Amino acid sequence: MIEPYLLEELVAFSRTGTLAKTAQQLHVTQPTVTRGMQKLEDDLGVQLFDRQPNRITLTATGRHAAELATRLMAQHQAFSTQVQAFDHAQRVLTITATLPGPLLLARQIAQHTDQALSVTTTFSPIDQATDLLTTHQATLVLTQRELQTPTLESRYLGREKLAVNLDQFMYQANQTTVTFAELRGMSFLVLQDIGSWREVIQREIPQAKFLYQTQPSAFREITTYSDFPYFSTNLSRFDPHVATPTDHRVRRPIRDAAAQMPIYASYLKADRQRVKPVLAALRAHWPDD
Amino acid sequence: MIEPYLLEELVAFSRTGTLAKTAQQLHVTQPTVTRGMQKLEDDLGVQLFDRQPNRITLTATGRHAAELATRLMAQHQAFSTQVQAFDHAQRVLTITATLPGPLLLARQIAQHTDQALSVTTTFSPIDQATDLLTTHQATLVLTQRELQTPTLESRYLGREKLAVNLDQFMYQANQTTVTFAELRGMSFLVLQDIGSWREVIQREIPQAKFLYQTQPSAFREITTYSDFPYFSTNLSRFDPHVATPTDHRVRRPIRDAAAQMPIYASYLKADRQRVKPVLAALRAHWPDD
DNA sequence: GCTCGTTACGAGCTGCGTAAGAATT
DNA sequence: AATTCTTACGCAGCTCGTAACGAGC
Repeated sequence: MIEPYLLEELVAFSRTGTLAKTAQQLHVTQPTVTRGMQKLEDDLGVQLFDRQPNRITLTATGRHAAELATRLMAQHQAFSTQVQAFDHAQRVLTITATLPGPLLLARQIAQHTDQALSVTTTFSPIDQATDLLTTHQATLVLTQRELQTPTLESRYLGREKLAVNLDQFMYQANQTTVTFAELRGMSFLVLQDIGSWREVIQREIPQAKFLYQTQPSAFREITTYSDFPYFSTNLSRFDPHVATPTDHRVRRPIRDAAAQMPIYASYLKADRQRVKPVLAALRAHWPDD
Repeated sequence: MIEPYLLEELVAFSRTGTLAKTAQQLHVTQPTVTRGMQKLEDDLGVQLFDRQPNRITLTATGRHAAELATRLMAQHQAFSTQVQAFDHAQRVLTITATLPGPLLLARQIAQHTDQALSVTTTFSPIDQATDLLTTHQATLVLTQRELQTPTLESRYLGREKLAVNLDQFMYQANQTTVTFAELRGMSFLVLQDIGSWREVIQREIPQAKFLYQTQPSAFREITTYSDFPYFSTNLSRFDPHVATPTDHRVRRPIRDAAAQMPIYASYLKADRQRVKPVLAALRAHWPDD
């Protein structure tokens, strides 16, 4: 059985190209690396290096071994973190999402639940959701699509519905709902991290300008002292950073189909029983408007 | 970084259930395993075991860790063998197949080639072909189907064509070719290891009996001293074990479409240049009949 | 009384750093 | 002269086995 430290040295060498730099990178001395690579060749019974008095390079086999070792070391590292993640998941149920809105609702219900619930501070791309669950980094992922694999399942929770907050004197405010088309050409204040909603508004509203704000505090400041319209959803009300106490705007739901996003809860089938009460709570507190 | 010997102990324990049996299986003493599992828990910073004075069992985390460790150790082991296989493949070009016929032809051309060619003695199931190539256990796999992946490609070589060898006085022998339907209800001597041909004849010939022979010597003996029909192909002529010097049977090709099998050579795209002359030789020596 | 798990102690292995040397640029 | 790789030597750390002990069936 090959010792991991030898594989690490091989991987490091394949990147640095010399034993000296490898040693430096691994915080050991050159003789250590020399002996290590000799031992690795000996253990494998294979020539990995071409040696000249002053220069050492990988053979084709050596390059291949380094490639395999890189992957193996990554998995080796993943072992520890996954075990720790699993252990942690035994005690606290971690919720994350691929959109910020559902995360806010989750944070809300976490406060009213006695169970050990943890809600992540940020959301992840949808294509990482499966990985988050299988590696036990999250027990519950709130997604805009169903995830179906042999070990995963998804349940529908509700819809996140987009609305726009318009100055009350704008003519578009003279109706109970608006359409994307009616917002054409306007300038909006938008928070940077709104997930898929960003693609939606950019795609659906023609010739609009979006004034993206990285800091929630800046967003709140500018909304308060300007008349720019901004977006909100039935879930964003739970955001403590964006709540604007004195707002002389009116909230107008957008009635396009693209302004509604179904939200699913995805989890490991093995965790079905554990997440059940959480799903019930999420559905119970889902705002209807 | 977790030491492999600790993971091995964990894997062994998950199978045996006690430290004593684990120690016995690994040829070490009980205290070694005790300390090992303590160190593993310490290194991971996670409780893997429930301990009672006289009994130790895995926690849920422990079971999960053992599961992950099992997979990791398998990959760890695969590392050495794959590096050695790659190194070996640098020097000798190994040919294998998913059918015995092409293997015989390959063995034939290997004798007439100066290059370092090795031909395996047995063939493998088609679903292992991709694995054999990517792990460098074989450089060339002769298959009855094309294999298409980002790293693999296949080239058509020729057809293996089934024929039946009938006693010259049988009425079916009074024609240049026969059909599967005409062989209905007969009894055939068949070698055990004929790959996919077995499914073909069982499916295509109604109510036939197949007298499967494990030993080629028995097959030869019985064919010589009996009148049972047996099968051959345009490639099986290269089989030294089956050649029957005094055969009072006549060879009749089967003209059904199912009696012809296209044969492809599959290999890593990276090996394209290396296999090129071998493919040329295989096509050049492919028998036409 | 037998089996199982844990702890203590000493021995042996092995991987490391230091030091020195040889070859190349 | 500076850099790179290799070899030799002694030490430190770690894993192992032996021995002894405690707890349960």
